[in-house]
Amino acid sequence: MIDLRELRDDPERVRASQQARGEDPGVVDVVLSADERYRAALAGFESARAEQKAFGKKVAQAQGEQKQALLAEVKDLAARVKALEAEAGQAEQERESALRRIGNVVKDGVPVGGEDDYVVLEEVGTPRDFAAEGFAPRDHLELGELHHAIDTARGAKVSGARFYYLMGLGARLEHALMAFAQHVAQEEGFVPVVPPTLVRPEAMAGAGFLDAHADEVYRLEADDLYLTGTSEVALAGLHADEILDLSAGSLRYAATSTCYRREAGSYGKDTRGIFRVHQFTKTEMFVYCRVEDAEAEHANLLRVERRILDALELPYRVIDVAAGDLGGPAARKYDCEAWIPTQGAYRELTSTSNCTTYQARRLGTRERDPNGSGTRTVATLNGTALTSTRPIIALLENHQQADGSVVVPEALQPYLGGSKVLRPPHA
RNA sequence: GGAGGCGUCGCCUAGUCUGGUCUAUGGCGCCCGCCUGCUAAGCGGGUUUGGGGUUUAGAGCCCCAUCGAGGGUUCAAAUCCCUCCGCCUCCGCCA
Repeated sequence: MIDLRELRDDPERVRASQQARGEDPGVVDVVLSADERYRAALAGFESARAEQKAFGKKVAQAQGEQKQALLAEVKDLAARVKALEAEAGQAEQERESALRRIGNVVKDGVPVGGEDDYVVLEEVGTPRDFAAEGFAPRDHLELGELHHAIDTARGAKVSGARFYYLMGLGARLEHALMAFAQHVAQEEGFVPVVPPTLVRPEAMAGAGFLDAHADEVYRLEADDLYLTGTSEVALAGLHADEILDLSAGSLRYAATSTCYRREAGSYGKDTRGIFRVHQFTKTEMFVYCRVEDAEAEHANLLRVERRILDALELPYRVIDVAAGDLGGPAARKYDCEAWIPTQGAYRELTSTSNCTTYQARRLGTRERDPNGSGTRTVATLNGTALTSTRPIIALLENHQQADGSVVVPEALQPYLGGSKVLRPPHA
């Protein structure tokens, strides 16, 4: 949720942001008119209420007949107070629901437009030329089956499409990647976390996952709980309704958890293998900081993500995601996309968003205002350290050899029992 | 799953039975000031959060809400009733 005060002070900026996102700038005016009605009604309610309270004191002191007379007199005042309160409440609700429909105000410099209007900030490494090496690369599923590492057929038998078993090497790779990601995150000062993956509606809504992409989320009807698609949700909720002390610096967490996504509306997209699945594992970084530190923290998250991808020796590029593809809570987002040889394309592996005060405002996460009295909303940011499935794809495909074996990047070797090369069982 | 108890402005706590004098008591902690070789003690003041109004803005001042959350009863609710959430104790069950 954006700051109502900022919207009142500079509605044009919010309209421009909505425009850049390709969303309706008219909501801004819906908020403004509801806000005006709210304030008018509130003033009426408050003065009536003050009158009623003063009356209450007189009633308390009065006796007998005099008291009865006062009671008769104040009765319709009570009714008026009730009506005015309801009126203010309704206007407030209209204001809030319109306000919630507005995405975070995008940062200056964010590319305008939709999914394809990203700007490439940097390309790192060079994709291998398999033709020059004299063999055609196998895709990740072929390699996974060769190594008895990935079983999508049995995943479908047991759970349905987009489920899979990781076995043997596949399972070891997932564990290795998560352990590596946690080690790096801890070295970088992130507190390791094992979060809940079932959360209440307030946590899900607070993190911003029930707005545009509500149908992406698994819901447990019987218990009114949601399965989280990322530990960002639990980490954002961690400090809900708290006043944080950030005087010693930002709070940085790294949580590893299973993630669940319905992938609704992606039928026919990335159906082969484990590129787009309903369940995977992810180590997610999350930062609480002062607003003025948010951009530096964002740069830091990107740096850590790049450190990890560099260590995995994958060719990748960094893109500045366009406004229309940001998602509601983010004011800016960088994606790191790894080269997938058999797709001949860069695909998203990790992603980091600066949500400024958008999530924290809704979740009630504040700090003492260092510039004066009172409290103010903190900023939150998130970034993927690593997931399980897509990095496995990227590693298998990019580091494969003609005989189907896979070279292990040095940084990952300690997590795989020191193996330098992974060989298929019967090769 | 069953039975019972509890939730008050950082922490502890009075108030709830018997609705109005609660503008929520007191202590601790913290902040400011006074006093003082230094420190401590002592003395005085301040110390929930959100919103509205006033204001160029801030400070200040005025007002409203806030006693776990939401509803209800009432002229009036921390106090009575209902629902929900959380914590604790006991019983049952169970990795």
